[in-house]
Amino acid sequence: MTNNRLSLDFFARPTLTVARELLGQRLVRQVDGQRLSGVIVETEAYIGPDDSACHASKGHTPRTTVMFGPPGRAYVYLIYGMYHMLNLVTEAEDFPAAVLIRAIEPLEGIEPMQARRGRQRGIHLTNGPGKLCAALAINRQLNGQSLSPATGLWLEAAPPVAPADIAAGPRIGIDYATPADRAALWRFWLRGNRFVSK
DNA sequence: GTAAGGATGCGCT
DNA sequence: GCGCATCCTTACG
Repeated sequence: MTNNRLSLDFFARPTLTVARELLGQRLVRQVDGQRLSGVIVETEAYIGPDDSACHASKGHTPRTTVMFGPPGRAYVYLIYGMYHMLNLVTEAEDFPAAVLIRAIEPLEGIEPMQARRGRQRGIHLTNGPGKLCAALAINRQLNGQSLSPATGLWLEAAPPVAPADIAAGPRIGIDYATPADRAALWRFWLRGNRFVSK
């Protein structure tokens, strides 16, 4: 079923709104004839040229081109030489912003996810941005691709999450950013969900 | 269960 | 060359 797929217009809105509303939505990956999916339980917003934590604050470079492009595309890059990060581009074209998907709760295809994650099981399968990319076979081939069944990566709508179930806090791993940007409460998660990263 | 440290490659200065 | 929007292994309770 893909008729409840999130439209690309969903992403053409303020990044903080998108980051909050992505919580509870279903991330779907079709790869190797398998359907893998999970509920998004943790996100972070990276917003524009004035956000010193945002890669695009260093300017329009080959690496950050995707964030300057139209919304509803995947921005995937490698960090620490080993781990992929999945971001979804937001806001209008030419305004560089994205939401990092930090954790999901697996729903479908748990066996294939475990196969890609070595012997890891339970919450360790997808409770971190690098982990979920490994479990869902997300790599730089998806960088710049639209979210669509045609690319094998898309989102499906789920019932909205109650605002009281959403928690906010500072973003992770951005010590190089300015104090104000480090203090911004731009990380969101589902309160009490076991799959939220530590 | 927690804590510490090493791994690793790409984009950019 | 340097610095990352991290994770895993190894130790020790």
